[in-house]
Amino acid sequence: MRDPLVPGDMAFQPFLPNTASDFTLDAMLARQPPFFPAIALTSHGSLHLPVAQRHPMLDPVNAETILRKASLEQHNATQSAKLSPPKTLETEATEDDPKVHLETRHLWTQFHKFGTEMVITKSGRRMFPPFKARCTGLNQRAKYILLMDIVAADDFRYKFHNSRWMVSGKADPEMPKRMYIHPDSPASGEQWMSKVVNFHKLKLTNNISDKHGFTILNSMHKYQPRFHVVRANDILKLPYSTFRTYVFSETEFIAVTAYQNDKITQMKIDNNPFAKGFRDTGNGRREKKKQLGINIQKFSETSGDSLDEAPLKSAGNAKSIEGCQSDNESGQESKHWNNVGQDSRKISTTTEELKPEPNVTTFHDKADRASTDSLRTETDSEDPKQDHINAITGGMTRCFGAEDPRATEHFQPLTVETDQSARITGLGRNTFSHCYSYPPDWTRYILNPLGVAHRLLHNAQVNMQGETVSSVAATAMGHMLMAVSSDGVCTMGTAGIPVSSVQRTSGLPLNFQQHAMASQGLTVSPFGAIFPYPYSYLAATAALSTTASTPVHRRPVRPPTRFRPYSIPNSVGLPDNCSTPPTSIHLMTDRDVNCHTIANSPIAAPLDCSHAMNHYKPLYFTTKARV
DNA sequence: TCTCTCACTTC
DNA sequence: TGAAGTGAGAG
Repeated sequence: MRDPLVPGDMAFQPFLPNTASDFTLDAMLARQPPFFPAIALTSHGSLHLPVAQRHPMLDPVNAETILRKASLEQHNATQSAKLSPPKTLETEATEDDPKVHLETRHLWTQFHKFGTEMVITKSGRRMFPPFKARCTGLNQRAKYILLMDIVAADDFRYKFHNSRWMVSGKADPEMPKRMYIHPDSPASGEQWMSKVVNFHKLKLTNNISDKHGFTILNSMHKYQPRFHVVRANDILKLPYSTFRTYVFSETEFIAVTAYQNDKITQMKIDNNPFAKGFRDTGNGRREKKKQLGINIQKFSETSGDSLDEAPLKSAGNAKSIEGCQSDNESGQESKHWNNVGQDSRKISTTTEELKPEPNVTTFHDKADRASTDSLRTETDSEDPKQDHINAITGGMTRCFGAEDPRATEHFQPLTVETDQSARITGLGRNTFSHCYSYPPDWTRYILNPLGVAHRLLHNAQVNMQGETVSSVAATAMGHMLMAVSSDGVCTMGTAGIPVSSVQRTSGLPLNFQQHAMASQGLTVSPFGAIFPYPYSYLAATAALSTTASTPVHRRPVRPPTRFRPYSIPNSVGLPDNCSTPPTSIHLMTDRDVNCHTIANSPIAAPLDCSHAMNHYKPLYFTTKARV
């Protein structure tokens, strides 16, 4: 090994301090010796310095003084930094005050009254009503990423029976979770606030092998969309950023592969422009078919002649005739309309079309407004009890009296309320509370250049309401892995799995994460390994094996991986004071009231939920990742 | 209950 | 003009 102080040896990239900054400790320590190539050792072991290079710093006495001073200054600077809040995301996050308004609320409200059904197909379907939101209160200059995900609303499978949705059993294992990042992300607060944020490109599918980045759902299961606002200028920073999450209870829906409720079908047709062809306006196929059916029926009743001639005897609608002939469906139509004649609603519709048709959409819009106003009056009550009632009963579904004929059509998961365990563990929306706790610690991740998330501190112990739980399996949400599909859809994997045993004792929802690279059909385990989908379940199983106790009903091989976003700590009671979860959920009004509290410390910050009691509607919570 | 094709729509 | 988004309906 070289002697660092060999005179004249210039082979070590000489560093000769000259400017003041060169004499700081950092500058010196950054240079491994020898950094004074001109220094020579005297016979006494002291330094011999050429006169030309003498500098106050090079004087042994002065140097010691200077170094001591520099060290002291650096120490003071460090202490000062500890005392003052670091300029991190946590500090910056308090600078804005985002509020979100659901622009399409009136539509959602209208659908929700009958139990919103959302068609899912193998090739992916858009959501209707669309999820459109308007943001306010953002920092104009700061960059934000807006996201949306859809989580299971409860642990049940549903069936449509006797014109209403009923619980039919335990939920199927949850599909791989994906987070949809709005394609405009990241954008400045000014940009987001200048427009309505539309998530119309988000598609739903039941194809577990989907490679497009669509959101994968289980048919006949209830889901709740969630909207997230994240202040971050880079998607890679998402794991370390604060998530503000907004939940609008009226956007809850049941995924179906085929519509169950005729009213929902009709409302979709009436409101979705792409379904215009099925409207009773006289131009679409539905009109033609109905015309055809009626004419056929009339014709056969009156003449009993061949059905092929029926269209020719119709009301003279050339289009109708054309449609009939080209479709060559006379026989089918006759059969169809004779059958549906048993359906009073369809009879009514068919009868109406013979009259001058009012604008259906306008008619419903008026109805929307009326019902919406009615609901707003009832649900926006200033009475906290009203809020609580709404929360317990699933929002507006119980706003009508039992005598109200509409009540029979409402979206009522009948057995949920009586499920004691559900009430205890806070399953589903029926136990919505004004204050909600999430695990106080975020599992931390490093995103390596390959986009694989590695969790940091995965053995960290966190204290949750007096109980210590390992964060290995305790994660609020998985927002950790981003992937961009071939069509530009950004997704991140998030799969929540309740850790039942821990949850029961701590009263907090715990989740297990699964990270899906949608574009590649891969799922990344919480520990960074990449698996094909089947492995994602295996990984989840393994991770849960010591904690999960939820029985498997339908597919024993894959245990339920239900994420319970709405669990509350203490049964159905509403605490007067919420003791301070780092991550908290608040129920808000639809009046864009921001009720959240952001704490610097995810563990200890107090949270006063009392103000939120009067504001029920969208559910809103904040989660924070500390770096 | 699900999948596929069809005719129709919007953009 | 064609891609993409609709519900109907058959299987």
